[in-house]
Order: sequence, then structure tokens, then C-alpha cells
Amino acid sequence: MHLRKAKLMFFYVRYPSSAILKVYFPDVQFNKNNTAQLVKWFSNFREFYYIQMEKYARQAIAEGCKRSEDLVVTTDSELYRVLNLHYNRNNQIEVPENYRLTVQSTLREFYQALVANKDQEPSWKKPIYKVIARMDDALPEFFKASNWMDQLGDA
DNA sequence: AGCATGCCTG
DNA sequence: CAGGCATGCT
Repeated sequence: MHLRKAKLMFFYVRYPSSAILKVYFPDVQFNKNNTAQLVKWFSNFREFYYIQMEKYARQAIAEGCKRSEDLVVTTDSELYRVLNLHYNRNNQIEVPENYRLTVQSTLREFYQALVANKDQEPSWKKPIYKVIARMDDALPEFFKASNWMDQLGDA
């Protein structure tokens, strides 16, 4: 149940600190273990996210995309839908616009890095991670409601 | 030694 | 997503 909530929170924050997570999961009695697990979830979320980004960026290049500005992500984009299927399978919440822009920015960052052959360097993704980390939003208050997930029903 | 990060595996 | 492990700080 908390996993689904965490995935929805990913639409707002990609790099939440354990301190922030504790505030938004008031119904959880945190300890070393479950805190590590929650943090681990977001780490896994990011891995999936970035893998998709690299995949679609390479695809765009293969298809002849010449400028990063030509890479536009809409709610109808395949990339957007793949991600939504992973984090918000049942469309339980309205995805924030800033998330769409973050996805688009990430895709463009990967595109530019790949075009410049940065991927041949050791940890070429690190600079991208740093840029995306600054795009986190503030989490909506409704996530704090301990019974919020219950109201969404199952699936 | 104990906990946090991060990569990468299954 | 959870396990493992290497690493780095305390």
C-alpha cells in the first residue's frame, strides 16, 4: 500500500530525503530498516526512469532528431505513457505538469549528452542526475493524510 | 563496527 | 523490487 503511494510521490520528487519521506508517511513507525527500504524504492524508481530516458534519447537520435528542442514530451508521448504505466498504472492521481516538463528536460539532457558522445566517459550520467535533482517539486499536503491511500480504492 | 550511497544483479 | 557488495564516513 505504501509502495503505490511512494510511486505517486515520484511525480513530484525524484530525490526525496529520508527526512521528507518521514513527514509524508505519518502513519509509519520509522526505523533503520524501513527507512532504508523507502529510500531504496526511490533509488529503484530513478533507475527505471533513467533507463527509459536513455533508451528514448537513443531512439530519437536513431530516428534522425537534430535538435534537443525538437524533443517534445506530451501526455500522449510513448515515453510518458511507459512511465505512467510504471508509476501510476491506474491513473490514481492527476499527474502534475512540472513532472511532464521534468521528463522532457531529462530526455533532452540525455539526447545532448549522447550526441556529444559523453556516454564514452566513466560516469557521464552524473551531471544529468545533478540537473534533474534540482527539479523536484513540493509535495502536496494530501499525501500526509494517513488514510489517503484507502480512499483511492484498490486495483 | 554501524549506517548511508550507489552500482548492478536476479 | 530486493539482494549483495564495494565504498566512504563516523
